[in-house]
Amino acid sequence: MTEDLPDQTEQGKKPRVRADAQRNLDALLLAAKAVFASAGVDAPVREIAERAGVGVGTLYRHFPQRADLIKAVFRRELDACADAATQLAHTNTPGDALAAWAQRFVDFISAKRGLADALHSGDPAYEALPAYFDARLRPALTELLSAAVAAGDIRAGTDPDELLRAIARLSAPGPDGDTALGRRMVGLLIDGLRYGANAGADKS
Amino acid sequence: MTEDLPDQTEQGKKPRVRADAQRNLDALLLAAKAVFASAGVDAPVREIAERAGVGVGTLYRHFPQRADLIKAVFRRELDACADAATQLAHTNTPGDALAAWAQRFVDFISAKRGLADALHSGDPAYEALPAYFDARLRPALTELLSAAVAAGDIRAGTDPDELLRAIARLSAPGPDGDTALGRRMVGLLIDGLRYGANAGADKS
DNA sequence: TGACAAACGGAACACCGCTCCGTATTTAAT
DNA sequence: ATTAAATACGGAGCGGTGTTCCGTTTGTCA
Repeated sequence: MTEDLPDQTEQGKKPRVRADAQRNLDALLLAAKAVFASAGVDAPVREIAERAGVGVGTLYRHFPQRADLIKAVFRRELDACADAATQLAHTNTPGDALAAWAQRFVDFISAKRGLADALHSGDPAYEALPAYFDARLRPALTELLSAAVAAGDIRAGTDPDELLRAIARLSAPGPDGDTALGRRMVGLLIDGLRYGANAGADKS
Repeated sequence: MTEDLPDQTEQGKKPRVRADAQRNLDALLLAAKAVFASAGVDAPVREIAERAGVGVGTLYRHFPQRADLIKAVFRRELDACADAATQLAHTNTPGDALAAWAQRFVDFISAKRGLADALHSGDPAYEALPAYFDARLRPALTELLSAAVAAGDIRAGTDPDELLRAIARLSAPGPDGDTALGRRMVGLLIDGLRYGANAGADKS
């Protein structure tokens, strides 16, 4: 159900792709990344096309749905964030690794203004997006989580998916782009996991 | 800075208000409430006007800004939620009262699909809305919070405003209208406050 | 080199929030 | 009851979206 977006960022197996098409596709991804970061995911399509030096028709040729463009832009950064989890696991105690990655995730979301809102905002075009996010990030968080539980750093019985969503929501920066609030609240959430870690782990 | 919307729902002190104007205002509030509940706060203005049996001009006469209509619709429910805080404080221990009210707040937000997103979504038209929410809800939460701190149920040093925002974000129901997730995550957040309650209450 | 398929670009369409102003309705004075 | 003024109404219209369509241009391959 995650649909097909095989590898739009690199040239696929078929050499049939015309050179200008590939060039424009890259330009679009680059422009979209910049525009999204500055104006949010709701930025006008025309602005992205203009910045990429192409017409809107070209944009829609490559990304039939607006959400397709957003998907493509965030895939790579998503991967980077997921990879950070395994790295943090190597350089921290389980509990701290979890806390550190949560903070890292705040940064990731904060840089994508408006994305979190779009994700949970009813628009069916965006519905596939959180699923992909989860699919990519769940393994990373699951590992951190189970390791921390095994070490007795946090309580057991927390669904990684749910925790992921919760962190994502708390991470959204305020209108002034403030990330400190998100950091504090996510920290608080993680502390919630630490509350009664070893004591009542078996019960509830 | 909360502007003037003295009592748009009832007929004001001045009998100068024309009968048809009052009638249309009521119809608009009624229609808006229904449309917001079913289609979210981003529902088209024309749809609300049509359902109320008036023209869009009439709608904008009564509510110059789209946000004004939203404000008017949610004011009363806001008050009810704020009042619940003081009531819960009478029938629970401080810590439990806080937790219970947080859950009650989840219900409140869940019933207003899309509102939380709009609140934190950059649109300057909605910027006044969270301020009003805070102004109404902060006293309630502050009381619950300080009482719980005084009783040693939770840690000290948490800003009511920030906690309020965090709860609001976690409360947003999923695309399927599921509120259980929000409940769990808010509960987790409150447990975060309980983590190390008495131990380091004096420091930081 | 030439011809064809593929991609391009932007005008055009449908829909949005919001404004403006001629028309209809209510109110108040006579 | 009549009439005049004030007030509210309604919807056409404006500027801005996302998206589609198609004549034109460009790359590719024989």
